[in-house]
Amino acid sequence: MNKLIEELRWRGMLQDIIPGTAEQLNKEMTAAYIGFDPTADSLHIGGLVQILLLVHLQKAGHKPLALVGGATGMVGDPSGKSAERNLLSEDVLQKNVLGIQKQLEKFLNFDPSLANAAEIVNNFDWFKNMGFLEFIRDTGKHITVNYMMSKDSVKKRLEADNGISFTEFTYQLIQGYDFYWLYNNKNCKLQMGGSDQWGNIVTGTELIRRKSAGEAFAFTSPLITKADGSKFGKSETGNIWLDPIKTSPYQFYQFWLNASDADAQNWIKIFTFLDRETIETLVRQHAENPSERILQKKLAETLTLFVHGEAEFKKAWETTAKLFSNPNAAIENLSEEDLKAIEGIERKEYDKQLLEKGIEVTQLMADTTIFSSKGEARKMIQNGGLSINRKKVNNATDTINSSWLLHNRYLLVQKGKRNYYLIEITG
RNA sequence: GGGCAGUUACCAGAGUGGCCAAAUGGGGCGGACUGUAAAUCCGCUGUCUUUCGACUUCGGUGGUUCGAAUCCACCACUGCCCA
Repeated sequence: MNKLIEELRWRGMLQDIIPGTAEQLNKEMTAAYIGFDPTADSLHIGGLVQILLLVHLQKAGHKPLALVGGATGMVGDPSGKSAERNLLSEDVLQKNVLGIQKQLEKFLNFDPSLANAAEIVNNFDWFKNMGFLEFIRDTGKHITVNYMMSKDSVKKRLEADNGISFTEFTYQLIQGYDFYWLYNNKNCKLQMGGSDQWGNIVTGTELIRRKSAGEAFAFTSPLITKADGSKFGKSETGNIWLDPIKTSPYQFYQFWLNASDADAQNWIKIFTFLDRETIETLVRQHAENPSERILQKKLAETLTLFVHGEAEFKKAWETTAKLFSNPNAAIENLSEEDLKAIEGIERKEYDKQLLEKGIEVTQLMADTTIFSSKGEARKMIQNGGLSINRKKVNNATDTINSSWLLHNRYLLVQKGKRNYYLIEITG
């Protein structure tokens, strides 16, 4: 079972580890937990790494606990934040907890007949009835402020202009208590998380040591980086979410497909379960013929399947094929069926009458909200960044009318090279 | 409490009465090249607008002036030094 640590290390998923962790995993089936912050009603791909850690853990025969932070979410984790956060209202929090819970259920095996069945826990359950005095006497007493202040996340904020509130300062104690509670009630001896959680995690092991004289373990995964230094997990349109409503499976697929070679090589180890040999072969094949983008395609396929399932992957793949496999082909090659079935790209509607009269491109672009104003559409056209039906629009004053329509109903708009919109005529 | 320095667009940072919607760099977006990469080169980047132009911005408020990011007064915040 020590294999797990070895495996994660090879995949580049291991950052810090408390000595003895591997031995513990060798010794017995171990329950381990990761906390998820309910800052939104869906996780984004950053959280995928934590999910995958749990899946790896379960595959290795251990018991995964996914904690949704109903309580910690009320306080706000200062880690990695340069400024105090706004508190979420209880309704929003509740909604977020449920949303995340539902997503987690898709990825882990909860079959109760398994000894290592996954479980979801919510720390609100053990905090809701705890009194303030109880907490500071029983828990706060064990950890010195000096210790808490020496944590990076706190230190940074103490040095920064806007300071840190008592609330956020307390965060690590709350999370530390989670670990302590799970240790005593769920026999959970291991906590995992992103490397930014190291400080919080260690406070937990410390609490377990002092309060229960117990030994607990931990390891973290490194922050996912991009070779060019930009932030992982964002696209032009924002965060990449796991929720298909927020980020369509097509957009999700596209995100991974657009990974750079350097990134794809690292990510395929982290985000897929392909074994070492398979990945090494893929990397070799990719190097031989990089323009095939074997790694990116495999990565995108594997992940879309994992997160959205077979049917959605197929649609995403088909839409991609239609739009990109032959981008210079005559637009007429796309049948009405093709256009109707294109999924995942943004669809807009436009009134038939208005189009029949003829309308200036910029006006059309602003009306359909593809651009926020005529001025912006004009700038984009002047930069050569707008195509309609695969033909570049050269003139901002061009007029569009019904003769442009594909199959009498559609206009295929491209903003830049890869942002597609489909305008459908109504009325 | 006293002294000094500062607050400029997404960020960093120049500008010290008109030539300022405000240099430069970064970031973002687009184009060329390519592989829907990377690197490189080019363009755009306050808002609206068909060029013209109009409007809103340089911590806040009020003032001086034909004219203020720029000068004055007060206020707020930040940093450094002395108590």
